[in-house]
Amino acid sequence: MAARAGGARLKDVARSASVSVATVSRFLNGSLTLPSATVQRIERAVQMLDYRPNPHARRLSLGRADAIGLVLPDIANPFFAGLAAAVERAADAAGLELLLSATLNRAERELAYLERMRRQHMDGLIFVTNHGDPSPPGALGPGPLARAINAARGVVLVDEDVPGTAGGKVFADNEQGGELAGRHLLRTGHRDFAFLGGPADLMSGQERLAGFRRAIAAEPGARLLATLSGPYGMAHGRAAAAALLAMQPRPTAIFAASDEIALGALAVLKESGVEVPQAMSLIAFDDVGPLELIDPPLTAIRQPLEAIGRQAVEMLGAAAPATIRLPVTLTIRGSVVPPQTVRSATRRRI
Amino acid sequence: MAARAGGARLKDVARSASVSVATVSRFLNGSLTLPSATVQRIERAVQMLDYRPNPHARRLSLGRADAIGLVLPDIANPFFAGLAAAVERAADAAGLELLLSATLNRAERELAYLERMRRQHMDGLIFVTNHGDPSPPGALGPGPLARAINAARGVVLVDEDVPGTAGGKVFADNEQGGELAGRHLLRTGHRDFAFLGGPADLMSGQERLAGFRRAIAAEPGARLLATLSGPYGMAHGRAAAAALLAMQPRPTAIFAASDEIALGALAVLKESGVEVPQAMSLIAFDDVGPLELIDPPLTAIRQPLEAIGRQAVEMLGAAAPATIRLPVTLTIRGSVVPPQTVRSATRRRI
DNA sequence: TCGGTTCAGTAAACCGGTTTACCGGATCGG
DNA sequence: CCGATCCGGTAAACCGGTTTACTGAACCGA
Repeated sequence: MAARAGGARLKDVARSASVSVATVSRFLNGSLTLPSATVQRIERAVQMLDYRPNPHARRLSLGRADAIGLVLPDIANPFFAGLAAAVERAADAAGLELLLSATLNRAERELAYLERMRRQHMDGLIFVTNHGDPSPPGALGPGPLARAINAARGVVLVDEDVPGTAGGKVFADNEQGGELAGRHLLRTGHRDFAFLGGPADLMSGQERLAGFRRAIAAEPGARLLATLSGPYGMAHGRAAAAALLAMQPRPTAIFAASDEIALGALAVLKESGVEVPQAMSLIAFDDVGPLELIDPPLTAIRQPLEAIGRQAVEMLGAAAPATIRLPVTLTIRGSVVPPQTVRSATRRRI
Repeated sequence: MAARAGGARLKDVARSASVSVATVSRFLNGSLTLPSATVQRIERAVQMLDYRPNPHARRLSLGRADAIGLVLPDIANPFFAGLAAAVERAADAAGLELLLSATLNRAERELAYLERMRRQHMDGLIFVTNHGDPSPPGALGPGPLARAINAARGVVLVDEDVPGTAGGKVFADNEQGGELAGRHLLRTGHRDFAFLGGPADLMSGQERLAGFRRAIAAEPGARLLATLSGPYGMAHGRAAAAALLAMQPRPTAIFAASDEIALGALAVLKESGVEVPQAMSLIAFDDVGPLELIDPPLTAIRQPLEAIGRQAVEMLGAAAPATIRLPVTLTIRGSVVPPQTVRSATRRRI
């Protein structure tokens, strides 16, 4: 009667209901239908003893954890935080627990987590990384990270690709985003552009640039004056903006491959007395920070975080791995206005 | 030799090393020292079979999960995201896995997670909530949330208290923060204040107000013209700022109980043509968003997130529950300047 | 009345570790 | 030369579920 330390076990319920453990287990899992008298005895026993199954025993027996892992570079980063929130919601809806790990982009941590996944019996791993995966000098084929990802089964890559991996992948449609950004700037009247990209070896930035290029190429007279690669952070935005200011001719619009890069660039522009958007238009990518609070409110390409998280979780359950690209959208705020070139400034008022 | 689907078991290692499973287990866990010949056989077997222990079996056997839970209202919120990052780091350093759950501040979800914790054999739960816990009408004593927290053992409350709970608690020193904010504003020359608090029934806001009041009371002539409670969000900041603008006399400085409230207030002030900081000084609490990017960069009281996360994890291991308050700090940026009285305003236009 | 179904339920193996209690042989002290 | 101690292990119970294979009884149709 007295519950043991640690709670009642199935055995206790069975005894209290005067049936066997098998009966209780099968009944509770719905694999056995019983006459109502027995049902009542069992249910009373469960109630009285406040029984709940031991998850570890359950997992051991079932060989399945009903839990998934989420590995990302940094939870404190708003983009990843938003992604984590979306994944958490989707996991919760699917009845899965969520194990969270941050790698700080350090390869040895990533490998350690993958290794853990390999048998640690999470049922799947959503993996976000943020840096390249070069093969060691002299080695051929995929890099160590790609190998580890392939070795661990049930890994879904999100946001950023790792070349040479075979599993499921969920990305934003970066190229479409780049094109969207380019077209918006072109439509607004700009012709001279700069692209402030992410790390040169990452797919996301390359694709955003490709889309941007495609939009620009479609417009005669439009040109991309500069593309500056660097980390997805404010520091790179600052440095790149400083470089742009020294250029001649100077672009009239900047497409930044992340919110942070845009914010860094914006800070330098302001400090240098270049008014945004009057003297320089600016469009960002991601749109997760409270960009509407910035002065000026930043126009940006928005990643569909909620959908990305949902799809990633869904894909963990799927049989055949696939690559999904989710459409991004343009959020127009106040950081893009027509350029004030010397000529057009005169013509504009006709 | 061929590894079974699912990987080698202890039994396989034992067979391969020609010893018993008990020997391997005890050796691997360091509870048995062996002559080097045996050690080598075991280590070779482990290596060859790529053995790693099944964590569920381990947890079942040990009755311990080496995992902790983190429950918070919303991971996408920068404050909680920062807290999560700190907790994750501390957990990782302690060799603990981290289970993440978001409640969206809904009581039934909180209760569900606590219920899960109750036996779900995480070794502990770090619990952050953000709303009151009123007793149901007619009932006495602690509210349902407090009861559930007390029923689940091993819960550490972080950031916000739940009245009537007995376990460990880790909070920022809110009162000190309020006082710090007040003193900074007083030192800068302000005498007429408004406090934009959080929800009236939450400890954090009450304490911040209490400290603020204490600072003000210590200065003759200083007065708190208004305290406006509301949710910790931008909407409340906006509404409260609008109300302040209608006041006569109007305060010259605002202490907002969160970053978001401050940002909401700032937005309305700007829209209304009230220049910050010239016409209205503003100081925030939390200091997690990129407040230096706001225009003007916001002066704020900073919560020691890293330390809070570390202490919370540490307290889970501790025997006796305690309440810890961690000191906050003042980060001076650009949103607090001396007040422009009517006189000085007229003089300005000479 | 008898063979076949269905009903209600059970015994026992199994998941893969950890740990207690113990054991046989070698060594050592007296 | 004998008992004690140490060394190098092992057998088996246990953690708490799930599931397969099976059984005894009742019922049903012919």
